[in-house]
Amino acid sequence: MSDIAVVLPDGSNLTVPEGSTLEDVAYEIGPGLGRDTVAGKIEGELVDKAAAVSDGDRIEIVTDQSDEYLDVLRHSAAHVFAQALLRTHPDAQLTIGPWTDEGFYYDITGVELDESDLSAIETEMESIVEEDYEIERVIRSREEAIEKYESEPNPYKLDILETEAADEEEISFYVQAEFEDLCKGPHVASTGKIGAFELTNISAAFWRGDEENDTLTRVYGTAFESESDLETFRAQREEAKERDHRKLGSELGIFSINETTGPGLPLYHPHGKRILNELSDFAEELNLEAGYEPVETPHLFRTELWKKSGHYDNYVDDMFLLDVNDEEYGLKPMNCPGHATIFNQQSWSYRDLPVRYYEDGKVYRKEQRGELSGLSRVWAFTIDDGHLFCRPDQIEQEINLIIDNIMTVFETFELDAEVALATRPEKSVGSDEIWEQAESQLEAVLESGNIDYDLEPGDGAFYGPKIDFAFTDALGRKWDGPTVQLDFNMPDRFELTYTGEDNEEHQPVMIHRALYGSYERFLMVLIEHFNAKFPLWLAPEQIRILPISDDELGYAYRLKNELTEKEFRVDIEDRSWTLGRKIREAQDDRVPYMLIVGSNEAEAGTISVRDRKEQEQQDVEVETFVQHILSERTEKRLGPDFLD
RNA sequence: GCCGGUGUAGCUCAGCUGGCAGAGCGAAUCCUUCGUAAGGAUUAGGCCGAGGGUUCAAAUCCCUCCACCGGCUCCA
Repeated sequence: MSDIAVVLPDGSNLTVPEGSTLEDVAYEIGPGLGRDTVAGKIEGELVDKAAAVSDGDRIEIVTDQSDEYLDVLRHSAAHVFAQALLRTHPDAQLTIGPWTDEGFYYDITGVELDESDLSAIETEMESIVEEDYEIERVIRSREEAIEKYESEPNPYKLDILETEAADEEEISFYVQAEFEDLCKGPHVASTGKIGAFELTNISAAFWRGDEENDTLTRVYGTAFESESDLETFRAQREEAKERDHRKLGSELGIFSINETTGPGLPLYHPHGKRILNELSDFAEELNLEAGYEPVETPHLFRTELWKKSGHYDNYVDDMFLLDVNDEEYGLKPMNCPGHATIFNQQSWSYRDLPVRYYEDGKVYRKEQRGELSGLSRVWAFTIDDGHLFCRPDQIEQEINLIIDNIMTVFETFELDAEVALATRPEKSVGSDEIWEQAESQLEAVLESGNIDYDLEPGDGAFYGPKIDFAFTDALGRKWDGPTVQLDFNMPDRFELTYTGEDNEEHQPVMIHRALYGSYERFLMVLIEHFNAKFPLWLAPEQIRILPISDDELGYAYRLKNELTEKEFRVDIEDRSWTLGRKIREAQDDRVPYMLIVGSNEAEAGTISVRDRKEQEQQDVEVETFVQHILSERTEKRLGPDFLD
């Protein structure tokens, strides 16, 4: 038998006999590792330790010390769930049950389940874990497998055999006690390895994610090696719930969504509008510096425009249409056609380009009802929308400028960025040449900026490639963020031109970009990221003055005037509460700075400063404090840091 | 849009197999003028999401809508 070579994670080659499995490879490396092997990875894909390796494969061994071990464990937990389910609900049919980032799920059918059923299933799972059944990989022939699922019958498993496993003659099953499941693995050695688990949720899913297919019941759960890991998970979930922007948004007077005024149509309260204004000013500052010209377009256009732009053909289902004197109008779902129309009102020289327009443009998209949720999915939202028109040779420089600004935004809020380059999809417009040029320019920008990015082949828009940015917030959650999109379609449809050096007409490239994405979604991310403890410059109420008694009200008002003159947002707590109560309320309202003034301060002309981080200092000169917060605000520091 | 769940006071929630709509917080008024995370008393607040039905009687049972929540699919 001849030998083959596999590539280990450190880059070295290991020679093993042909036909070796991952487990064999592990024993080859060392007997300890061999014994500890749970699963492995071949070319990055998590597989059973019994998987055969081929010449040149990059492989990894997974033990209970590996990051991937948790995925394996959760996959097994899904099986334990399925086993318990079949014990308590013998009529249930299994479909698929993979692991996820958060845990696992199993899609099932044939039973009616609601949340009250879960605890009984959990109890059964407990005993399966306690019994510590060995989990065995069993190979059956294709015929055997088909026969099994034809007799049950289980059309979903048959479907899997005919699609994913179509080329396999040896079908792997995993067996624990009386339970067996068609599954490619991998799994832990026995059910007892699952230290802690919980069924978290029950919902619905479509078979293979297609709404044309059957609706299945999906049970979500999670599993960990230890009870303490599960406790940590629960604590994080609680924390996320506490930070929910819908809860904080109404508690703190930021926004509300009212049943009478309509779904997906947020109403911004004064505190919300203050935050939006600050965000808008910040974007404007960056945009003006980058050479953008503010423009403004109405919320409503004749559908003639939407026919010209292509939205009427491709997007009409998501548009709000109105009949006005027998003429059809549509609320704008995007700002680009308006901006393209402005560009087209005059003739341009190659010297004029790039032309950059931007607008905080409110758009309306009639999304599916079931999608609406807080500020993350709404019908009416505002994009800090910029469109620029440039020559093909300017793409790289322009994209660089945009990315700089987007990165400034991420840095200002201390959000981490994840970047993806989405390339040409199957259905697209524009020549091969221009696509190749555009994609390579985007790539060059990312490479030269030393930006880590994922490639998402075929994920671009039909009119051009794009760079997508995602925010990772303080709790490690990922949110869709701004995008930069090249567009070869709109210039064509609007017959945009400029006169080149050669005195010929040329077509400019259009770039769509936003720094925040939409204000709605960005505000949501900020509320949850900061737990509504906004940096001073963003905080809707920056300072609250707490007089000890009514005797200090006069001094409090003089202080307030002084700070208001410097354009700080200041309130006085003048209710007849105890100081403790006033502090508690200010703390709950997440006000960055509290100024406590009693008779001592009023006489000395000083203040006691307390911040929401529970730091405190007495006898502070007002001027010292003002100088500090001026710089804290200007520099957009996260703070409050006067007392640090 | 699809599946499941939930709608009771401004907020958080009790209210069982039908029989007089409740609590805490908040609000208002009064007392208290207070030194670092909730001072006290009193009062007001509800077409029980909307419409229809069953019943002597419906917050409670049934039907249809609407909204919200958790997912699926889609997206900023």
